Amino acid sequence: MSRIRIKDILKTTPTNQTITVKGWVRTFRNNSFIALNDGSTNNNLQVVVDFTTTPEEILKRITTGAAISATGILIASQGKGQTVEVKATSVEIIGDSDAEKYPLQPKKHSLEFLREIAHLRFRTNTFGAVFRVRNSLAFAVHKFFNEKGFLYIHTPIITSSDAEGAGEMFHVTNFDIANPPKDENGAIDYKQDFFGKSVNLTVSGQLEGELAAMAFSDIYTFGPTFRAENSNTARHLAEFWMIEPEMAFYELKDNMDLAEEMLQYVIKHALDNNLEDLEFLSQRLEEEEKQKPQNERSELSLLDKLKFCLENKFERVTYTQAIEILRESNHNKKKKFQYLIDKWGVDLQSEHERYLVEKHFRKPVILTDYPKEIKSFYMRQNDDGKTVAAMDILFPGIGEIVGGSQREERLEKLETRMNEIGIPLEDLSWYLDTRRFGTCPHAGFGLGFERLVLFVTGMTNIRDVIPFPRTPKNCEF
RNA sequence: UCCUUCUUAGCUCAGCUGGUUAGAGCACAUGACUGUUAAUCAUGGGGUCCCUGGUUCGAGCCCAGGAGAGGGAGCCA
Repeated sequence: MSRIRIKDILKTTPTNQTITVKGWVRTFRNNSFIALNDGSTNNNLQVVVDFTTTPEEILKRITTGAAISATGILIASQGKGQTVEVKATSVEIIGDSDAEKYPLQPKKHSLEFLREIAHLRFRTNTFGAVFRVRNSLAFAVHKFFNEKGFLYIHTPIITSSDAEGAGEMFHVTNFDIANPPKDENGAIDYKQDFFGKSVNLTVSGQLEGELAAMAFSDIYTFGPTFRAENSNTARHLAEFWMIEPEMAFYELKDNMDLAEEMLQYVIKHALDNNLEDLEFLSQRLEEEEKQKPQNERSELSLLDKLKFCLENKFERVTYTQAIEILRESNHNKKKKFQYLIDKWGVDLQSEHERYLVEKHFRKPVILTDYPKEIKSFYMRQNDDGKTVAAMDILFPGIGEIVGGSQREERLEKLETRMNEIGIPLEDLSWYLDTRRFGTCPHAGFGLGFERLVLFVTGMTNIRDVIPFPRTPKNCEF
């Protein structure tokens, strides 16, 4: 007899059919009631065993965490709390779980503790929900771009390109690091290394993505990226997944339209397909916020916040307008900002972004046209000579979730800017070739996937939305 | 990397002004009960008080250094 997944069983009308279920025991109450979970849904299936006829040695092995197979009759539940249950005729222990040593208990654990046992935290309600939503969002990303006719391109993980300046890179080498070969000057001789040169893990697939966009028109990458920054925050990982679309013949506004449409599409997909999990996470968040003082609690529940994002256009303002709003704000005048806004040209701090999103506009905000000094070399220079065609999307509670721009397609302008900043042209000659041969206006953006998952699940630490987080001083599993 | 708070049983935490044998709830074990919903009741076992050094007659508590974690900041996605 084949196994039926619990998600499907719970939707079935009981007609006394005999079924077999397999899963892991969450709790075993009263020597009779097994709460069984197989990860297909957050809801458990109640399996009722008759302890008067079930052998004692089987009953003793039905412990929290054990894998079991149960065969029995699906009936309408005789107790409250569930609609159907399985009246077991036989229970088989597939894998024992020593109750004394199994770390998960049928009670609340701290997220910090569960992070230490990340290999087992999938078996909790919270992480079950989080990773089902994560899966759903990843699928929705591919679905969205596929429906739009975008080509999914795999940009390299190991790269010799280090000119992007997005952050510290992880070095990749095959050398015995205690004794690397040296050249005549005593420097490490990378000519003898595996790739014959010094290489790193990628910090972004954007530059390679641009190359592909200059042939396929509309492409995206969705893969892991790596930053060796020693940043210890709830929003940063050393290894994270990034979605980077790149579109030929797109200008800044097209870029913003696409990013907004995509975010709304994937959020809607999660609401349509993972409502139970999101309801659970929404409730979880409410419980958690009850511990906070009234003024720190969010006004909207998680579900309402997600729906709000679907029903409202994102606010679009230029950097210059944003500076004006911040400078004129009571917050600034009363010197409540740690960094006061005084002049045009300063970079916005998290507190300013949060003020714009959470206090002033109270919705997602797209900030555009930043001063060129605080943005990357490849961003297209505006006619005012001061700003570039950049756009950042700021989300409540998350901050920057998307960073993008229209790219500089004019060869001379790009070369001049690279010279100003001190990026050797020869290092990126392959990149500049796209501007030499059939250049065209194009644009793209990067979306931190984990930050998206943070927003949709309402979790507050990025380490809790990726299965096995890599952060400074931590690379377990 | 900086600021700040924390680290006591498997988990969540209490531990007074530095004073004898370090506590509770949950979990676990044993027994009772048997339509439970984190079942309930009784009994029991369980400790490198993060590490190293110092002060003191005496340190879980005070001091110095280190490690790890949380929150905030910077950098960013």
